[in-house]
Amino acid sequence: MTRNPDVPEAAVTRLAAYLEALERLETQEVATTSSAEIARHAGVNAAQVRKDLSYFGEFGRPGLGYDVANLRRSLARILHLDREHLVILLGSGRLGTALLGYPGLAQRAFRVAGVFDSSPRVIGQELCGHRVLDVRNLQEFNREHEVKIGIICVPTAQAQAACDQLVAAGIRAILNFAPVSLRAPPHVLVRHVDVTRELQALAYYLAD
Amino acid sequence: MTRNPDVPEAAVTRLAAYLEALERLETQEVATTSSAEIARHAGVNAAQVRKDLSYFGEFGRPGLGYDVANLRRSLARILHLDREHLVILLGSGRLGTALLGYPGLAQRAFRVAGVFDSSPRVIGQELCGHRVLDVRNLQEFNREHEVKIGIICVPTAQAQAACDQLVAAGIRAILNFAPVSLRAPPHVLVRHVDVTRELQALAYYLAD
DNA sequence: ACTTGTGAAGCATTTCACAGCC
DNA sequence: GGCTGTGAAATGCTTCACAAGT
Repeated sequence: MTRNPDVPEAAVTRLAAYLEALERLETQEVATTSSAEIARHAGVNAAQVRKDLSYFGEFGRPGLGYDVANLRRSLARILHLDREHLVILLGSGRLGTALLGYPGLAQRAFRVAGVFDSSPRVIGQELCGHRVLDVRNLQEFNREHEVKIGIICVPTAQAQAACDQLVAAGIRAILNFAPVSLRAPPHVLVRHVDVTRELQALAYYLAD
Repeated sequence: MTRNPDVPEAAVTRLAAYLEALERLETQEVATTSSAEIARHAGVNAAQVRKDLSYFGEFGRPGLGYDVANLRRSLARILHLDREHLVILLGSGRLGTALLGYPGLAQRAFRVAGVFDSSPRVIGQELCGHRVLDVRNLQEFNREHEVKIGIICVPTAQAQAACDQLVAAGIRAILNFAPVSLRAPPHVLVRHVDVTRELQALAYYLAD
């Protein structure tokens, strides 16, 4: 899953957190900031912020700190958020619908190119401005659109099949919401967001 | 956030993944398994599985492996999933609704004790069998119910306030879906599930 | 005086490798 | 022969601490 072995994967994820912090600072019209302030916003150590940034270049000036707007732009560029990313949604149930309507996606330049499902009950229906398409047309669809990112919101039992279909359609990265570990070829990145797993971990620490 | 310093937090989260794997094996009527097989299901190293389990006891027998049903029960007990956990949902938007209707919660013995919102437009409405309550009644509600786990599904701008309200109501663990790092006292566990952060990390690895 | 960028130290986690048991 | 459980090695990540810059 890790591609650039020099940059810890955790550092990349934190970069997104720093970006959020910078956006907040920018709306508060803060022009200049420090690693300590970013760290406070992101809930990490200040040295961690500097180290993470150092993987990608030098963005600050000793004694002065960082220019908020500049650093925000730099981080956005590093994360490739300076251009739009198309995503394909697999599964139009409650979670898929929630994501479709989630403004956070568009705010970060992620645009849903297509919504797919396998159930005849929903195929063809309109959902948040998207016609739900038949998953059997996924490969054909993506020959034209060349979407790189797929999001799996199907029930557990169908998640691996959904993954295989995305891979066959040429997808390069998958965000999986189903509570199963997926098997995918090594050239396909898979990230797993598992609500139940998180809750179960919380429950562990709640011994009475 | 880590409470038992001897057990890595990542190990606890993986335990939940092993539990999923064991449940799948059990439905396939597999009686006995090995660390290698569990590892394959969970997408980790076999030594990792054995090491993780060793933090909590000895569950297998050399040369034979693990009894699936037994190990599943043991893991469920370790994660305190042998009893029901009440949760409070803050925010009845699309994401909150999706969670309310998500069968995975009930399957893992998490039961929604109450749904709260601050918008007069939704307070009092019925949602998946739950009446949406006024967040101003949260403390009073929890004096009676003593729920330990809160889930934040409110918009970013209100997330910190929601967190503060949960803390004031005596919540001990929070699962946060808003894309902000929350500040909470050290006795309150916070876990962060951030869809946009995950997508942004994926985008980083998708350089063309 | 204050803050960055970074080598080096410190700490944590993962993986190896094998003794011991089935 | 096969598999677990676990010290020890290897790896990876985070934090420290300070030289250098403003």
